[in-house]
Amino acid sequence: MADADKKRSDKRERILDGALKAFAKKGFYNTKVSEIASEAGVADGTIYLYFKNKDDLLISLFEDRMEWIIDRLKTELSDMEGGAVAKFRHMVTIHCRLAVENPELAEFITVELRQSAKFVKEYENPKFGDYLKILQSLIEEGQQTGAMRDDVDVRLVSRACFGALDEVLLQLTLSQAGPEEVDAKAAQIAGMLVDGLVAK
Amino acid sequence: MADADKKRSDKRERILDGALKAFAKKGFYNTKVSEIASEAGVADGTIYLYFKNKDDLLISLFEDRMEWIIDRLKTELSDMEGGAVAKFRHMVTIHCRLAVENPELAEFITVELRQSAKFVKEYENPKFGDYLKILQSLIEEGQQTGAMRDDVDVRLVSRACFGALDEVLLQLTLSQAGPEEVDAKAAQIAGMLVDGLVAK
Amino acid sequence: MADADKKRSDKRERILDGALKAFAKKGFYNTKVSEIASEAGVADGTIYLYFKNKDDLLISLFEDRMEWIIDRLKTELSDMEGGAVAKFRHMVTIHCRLAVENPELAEFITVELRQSAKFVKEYENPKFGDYLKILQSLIEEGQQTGAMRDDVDVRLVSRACFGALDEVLLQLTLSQAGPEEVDAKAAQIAGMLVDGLVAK
Amino acid sequence: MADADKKRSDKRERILDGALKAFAKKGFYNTKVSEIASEAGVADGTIYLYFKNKDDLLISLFEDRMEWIIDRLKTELSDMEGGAVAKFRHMVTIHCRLAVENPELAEFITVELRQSAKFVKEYENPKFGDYLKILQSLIEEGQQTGAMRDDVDVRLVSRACFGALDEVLLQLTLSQAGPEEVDAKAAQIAGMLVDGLVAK
DNA sequence: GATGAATGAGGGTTCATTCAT
DNA sequence: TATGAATGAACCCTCATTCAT
Repeated sequence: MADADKKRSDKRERILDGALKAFAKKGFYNTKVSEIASEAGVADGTIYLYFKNKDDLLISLFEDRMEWIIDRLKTELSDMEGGAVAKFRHMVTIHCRLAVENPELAEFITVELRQSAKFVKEYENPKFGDYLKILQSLIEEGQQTGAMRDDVDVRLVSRACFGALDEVLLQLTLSQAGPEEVDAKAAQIAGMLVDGLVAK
Repeated sequence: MADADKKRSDKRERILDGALKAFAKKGFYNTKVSEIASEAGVADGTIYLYFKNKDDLLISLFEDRMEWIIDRLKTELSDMEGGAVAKFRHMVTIHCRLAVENPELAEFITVELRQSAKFVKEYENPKFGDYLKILQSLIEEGQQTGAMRDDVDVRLVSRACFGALDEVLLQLTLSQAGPEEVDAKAAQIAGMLVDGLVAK
Repeated sequence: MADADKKRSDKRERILDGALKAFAKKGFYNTKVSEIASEAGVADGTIYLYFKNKDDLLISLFEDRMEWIIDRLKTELSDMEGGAVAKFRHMVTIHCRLAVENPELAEFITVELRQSAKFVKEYENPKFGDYLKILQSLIEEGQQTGAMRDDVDVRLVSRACFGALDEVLLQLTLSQAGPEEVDAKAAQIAGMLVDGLVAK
Repeated sequence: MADADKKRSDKRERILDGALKAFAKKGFYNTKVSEIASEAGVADGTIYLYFKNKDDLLISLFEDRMEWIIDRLKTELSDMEGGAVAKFRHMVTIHCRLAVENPELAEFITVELRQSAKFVKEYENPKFGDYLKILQSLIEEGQQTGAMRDDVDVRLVSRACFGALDEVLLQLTLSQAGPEEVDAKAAQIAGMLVDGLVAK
């Protein structure tokens, strides 16, 4: 029973992996279901035993991978000492490190998040909302502890921060930057967001 | 002769307008060429008198609209008094105002820029590069005049700024914010990018 | 396994049959793929599981049917007693009998061989070459045994003979001649080619 | 008035020339009307002032060129001394010389005569019938004067002869044979048709 | 008469999805 | 459960023909 479940979830995972690889390389609309199947080592029809259709596969992949990212982020942040600003800086680093640790996922997220998700009928993308909420809470925490300015709309600036991170992540991924370079650049971005561009 | 030229460029413009409307609403891959044609009030085949194929239409639309945006931006910035920081703040505002002044264009740019352009074979998107260069030069100017910190990589932070602006523009567009709200939010984002999130 | 193979080759054969019928009736360029599909009793898309495209279907049909014709011809000729002249006469008869035995194939070959094949990109039509070679060898054999004149270029006259046969086959097919008539006319043509038009 | 007529017929001729060139090179179905127009140096629409449609253009081209061929043939034959057999031999030569004298026309006739004409709705191709009649009359004359065997169906053997000539003409054209070679080969073919393949 | 931009029906091909095995 | 052959709706693009200038 547990064996059967495991087997099932293995195959599901293989399909998601195949889809991630394919979507990262060619994009959702340019990827054929049959390519995903062959990447996953299953038959075309098998995909429809695990997912309702191609859209559902995309959405499931988002959910699954965002959950993984969020879990990882929460763990790392909760293990951390320090105030909101330090945590914010660390979050920037973790975000950017995806370019090194899982470039395919990075490419998938940065490229597909907006467009595909937008046009896949009525999908709200709750996990992406969760990710934003983490950013928001950090900034709110900073405001409440007096570490961060409170004359800005938290939802607005958190989105702006996400946009900055997302764009930088895309560049880091495409340029295939190494770990040190990624950390260094993450630090610069964090510095800009925290302290601003003006000279002190 | 001039008449014929005008007519021709009018029709081309109508097709681009139709494509913009259609792409903004449904995305490149979900838009049929026939929908663009009907939106533009021309026959399907007419589109192929002005553009090589659907991809070329997308690329041409990018080129055309980015050029318009860049021209407008350059004019406004060159008319301006003040240093690099003031100009930077103004650029943020101009960027955000697109949400009000041309929401369809805003939606098109924010949503299609990354994905479609990425998977349309070998397109380098030079106009987008031009836009980034304006941001870069502003920051470089700020660094040279001592107004901005020079311990950051200009290319990196300019991209981060663009990411922030792009994401905010998308939100402003989708939320159908009014002109005052847009200006207010633009000011906040400019404030964050210039002075940072930390409390002073 | 053998079952699946059989099924597959059955369906391929059904498509070729449908194509033959359709091409014979309306010609290659006036036949829609969907007509072939409906003639074959398969879906449009199925055709593309067995053939690369419409051109490939045409070429495959040539190959397949010419091979069948050649095999049949070789068998009949090798079973035969008699010298090169007798064999040549028999070959003329076999060629003409196609008008009775398989009028669709006769129409297809006589009408499509030149044009379609010529303009289907870079197709060399090797099977047609094989057919010509049989004619050539017969004539060469006749020359070597002294039964046929050797003051003519074998390649040239074999082509001329083929042209004569081809044209006669077309007429016989279109006139829907019966078996006896076909044999009688074949004998006349053989007579002309062997003995010439002059009175003896 | 006569001037206007001349001008009109000049343009018509230019279009026919363009069509001949285009059809010879790419075949009827692969030739676009616009290609013919550009070859002829006229606008696309102009073609429809002179011909009902593309089919009509093809048919008119046949008529026109066959008429030219027939006129030429009749003149040459009527100027000739000698009996039916000599005339027949000469006709073979004249036919083959087309490969040198007008290769485009040769290619057009040999390739398009059967197929295109067959599928262009209900066209009877009367000029081609006229050409065959010349062959027929020669053979009939030969039979009546006792120079040719009369145990063969004239219509049948004339078609066979045409088939042989047509095929040989195609080969000569494609191989770009020179005038001497063409005459030599024509003589061989005439020899075969007149005296037969058997050794004497 | 001549033009050539515009038309739009038509067709080859793709590919997400189904279902018999 | 897994397969993969079969399906057929959908869509991009072509090109013969028209017609306003």
